[in-house]
Amino acid sequence: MGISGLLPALKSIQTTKHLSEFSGQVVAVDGYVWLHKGVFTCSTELATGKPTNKYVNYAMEKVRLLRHHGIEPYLVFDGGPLPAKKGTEVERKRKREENLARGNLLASQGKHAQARDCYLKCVDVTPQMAFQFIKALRAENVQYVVAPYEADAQLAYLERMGIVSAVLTEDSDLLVFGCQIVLLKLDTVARTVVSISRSDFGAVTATASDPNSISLVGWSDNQFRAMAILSGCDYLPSIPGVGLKTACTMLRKCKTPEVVVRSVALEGKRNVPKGYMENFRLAEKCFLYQRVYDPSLEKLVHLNDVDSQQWDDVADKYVGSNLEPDLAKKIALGDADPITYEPMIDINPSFTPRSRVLREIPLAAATSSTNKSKGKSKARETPITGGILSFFGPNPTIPPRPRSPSTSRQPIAVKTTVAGKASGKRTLAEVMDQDLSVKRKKKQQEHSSSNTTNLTLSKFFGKPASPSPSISSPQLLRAKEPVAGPSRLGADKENDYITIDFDEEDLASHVAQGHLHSDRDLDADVEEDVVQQEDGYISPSPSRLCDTDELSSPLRPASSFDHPEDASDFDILSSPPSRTPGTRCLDDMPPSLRTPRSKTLDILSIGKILVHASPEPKDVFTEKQGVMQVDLRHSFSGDLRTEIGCSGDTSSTPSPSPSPLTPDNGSRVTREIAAVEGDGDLEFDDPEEAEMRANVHRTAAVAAGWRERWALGPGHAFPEPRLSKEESPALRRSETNVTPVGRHRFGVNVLPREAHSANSKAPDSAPAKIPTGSRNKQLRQSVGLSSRRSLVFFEVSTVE
DNA sequence: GCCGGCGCTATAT
DNA sequence: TAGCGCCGGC
Repeated sequence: MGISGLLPALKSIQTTKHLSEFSGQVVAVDGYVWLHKGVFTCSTELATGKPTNKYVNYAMEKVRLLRHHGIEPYLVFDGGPLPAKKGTEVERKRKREENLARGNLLASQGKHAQARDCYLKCVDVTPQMAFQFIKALRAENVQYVVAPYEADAQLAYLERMGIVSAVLTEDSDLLVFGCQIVLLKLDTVARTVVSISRSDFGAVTATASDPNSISLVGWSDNQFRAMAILSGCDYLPSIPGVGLKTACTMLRKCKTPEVVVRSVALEGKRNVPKGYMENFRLAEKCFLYQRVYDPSLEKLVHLNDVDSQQWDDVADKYVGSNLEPDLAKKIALGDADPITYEPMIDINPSFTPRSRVLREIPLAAATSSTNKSKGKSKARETPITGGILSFFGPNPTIPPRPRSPSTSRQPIAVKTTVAGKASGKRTLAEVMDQDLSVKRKKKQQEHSSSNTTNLTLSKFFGKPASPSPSISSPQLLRAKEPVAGPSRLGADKENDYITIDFDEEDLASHVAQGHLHSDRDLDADVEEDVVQQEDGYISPSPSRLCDTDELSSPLRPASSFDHPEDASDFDILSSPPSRTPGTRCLDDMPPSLRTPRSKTLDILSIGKILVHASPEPKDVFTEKQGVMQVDLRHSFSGDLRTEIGCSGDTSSTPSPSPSPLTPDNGSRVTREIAAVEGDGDLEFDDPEEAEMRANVHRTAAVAAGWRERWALGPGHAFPEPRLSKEESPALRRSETNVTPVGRHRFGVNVLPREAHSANSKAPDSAPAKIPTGSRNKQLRQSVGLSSRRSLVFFEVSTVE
């Protein structure tokens, strides 16, 4: 959903950039964005239970497009749901089911066109579908990771760690998460993206001509985040009547969200939901401290460091429960369902994508390689003669990533025979890519000699990782210097996910230009004291890629938010320390400064509201029932009483949960706000603190049921009993699928029939939980390890 | 002027 | 699913 109105408000700093401008960089991509679009190519098949992988083809074409332009994609997939978003999920599910029923009805009436429209609205992307995509990514050695919870946080983490240089998504939330370079609206025809650079925030000003415009001049990242939350975000609906503009205006006037909320309440025009400020802080924690998977440490970490002194169970569960490293890794690799935690079910085992490094032509098929028949049965036997379009494989200019010794997955078997260089014949793509490679190597040598890299640097190992971070990741090993060449043949139509569109003019220009000189290169040697980096946005600062590293993580020591008295005017933030044109790259910094995860980073005021700090719990498997999670939407849904000026009733209405913000205890309000704003921490022995603590616990208690329902899924390894399918109150995304006979569960213990029917090898009565051996076999098949070897031909288009 | 609900649109081929 | 424009309400 993102922040409503944010992207239009940032129109002035959105710049369209050609993909080649990001050549040589690793860019994180929200995989579900492509999958969601991809399902439009096959919504009817999906809705009617017909096996298809067209959505994988679609997504893989995007992958290849990026690689074609020298961009190494790093796919990130959504994982399990956070409690805060479940309200949205339930509503979406209801609508999907409605559309499915309607579509089925229309289809039965022969109204197929109308049925298709309904099917378009009912398809959902499941983790099992994402797994099909992952299979293709594995086959082409593309990096990926399944986030433990939300892809957004994971994407932000990858950028913050310097693993990627930018994030390609469609969601404005990434900016709230602190991303420096957010790329939107990938145009596959024009080969462009719309780029928003955080360094340009200072240039965002309100203009009379644009009613949607806002001013971010002088704002800190804390304030930007506060504005976004106040205006309504995925984790917290806004105070009714408050949108982006109002939030921006009021925050500028009131300085802190606490004062904004108090001001809104005192105005009496809008009803402030009960407990809004506490929930605001929880939402803030989602943006700051959500749990993500660290591919190097191979365990879950917080997006930003958490001060354990100001942390508690409520906050801990709200940002996503911890998972034991083994499970976290399985989820990250795609081997475990991120929602049920059960082994991933391969809904289409017959889909066995292979590396497109070269094209195999089985002897039997080779003789018919000129057969242009497009019949499906033919397609299974006939090589795909995609012409030059099918010659684009993984970009050989991206060198292989070193394999992490701790990565347990075995590298995919790569076809041993190599066409292209070895054969002495080169395709046009190879000519281009090799040319790029030479230039890039030359460039890298220049950089290494000047002690800089043109790309990212592994903060974990402190050595240049560009263009492929030398980090451990779920990614499979890249083949040794993959060579662009013909893709494999003999695949059936379902497995046909090859071809990438390109035009020769484009290729020629790339060969001629190389597109190797990033702004980062140019600015790499400019000094800046990153320690003094303040995140008030200055105006105007042209977007520069080199900004990304040291500016990642918008966190700063508690300042104006916690101590507004120190920021009596916003101007105090309007001139942050020099962010001079040209900033230093990470590898110029002392290692200790490369990761801006200072322990002094602000935890804002959260710790002052949530009382006694509690140590970070061990992991989710050791916790007992009663751990609390909160769904703010439900907290609000039934009670929109105003904390101040409740419908004009300023009398001391008896309340079972006395709010700290009521008109009849103004002095307390003052004291509390003073405390929140930084006058000092709340005294825990104070009766008011006890009240607040009680409120926190009440809120958590309300949400406890959500933990039951969402955080502790049927596959959860908690000690408490699981809900059976029949007991489970609602279907979950991963538990459902649409079939000709309606929507039903994938189930934890029942393999869906359609999966079996799709894979004729498995009987309908097969047990749901695929036995390990069987599953492994399927996995082996899925990665082509058992593929047939036969006489191999190569189709090579020469340009020389 | 701003918010927010509503309906429409494109997403791909 | 997300964005956009319209329009009524405040």
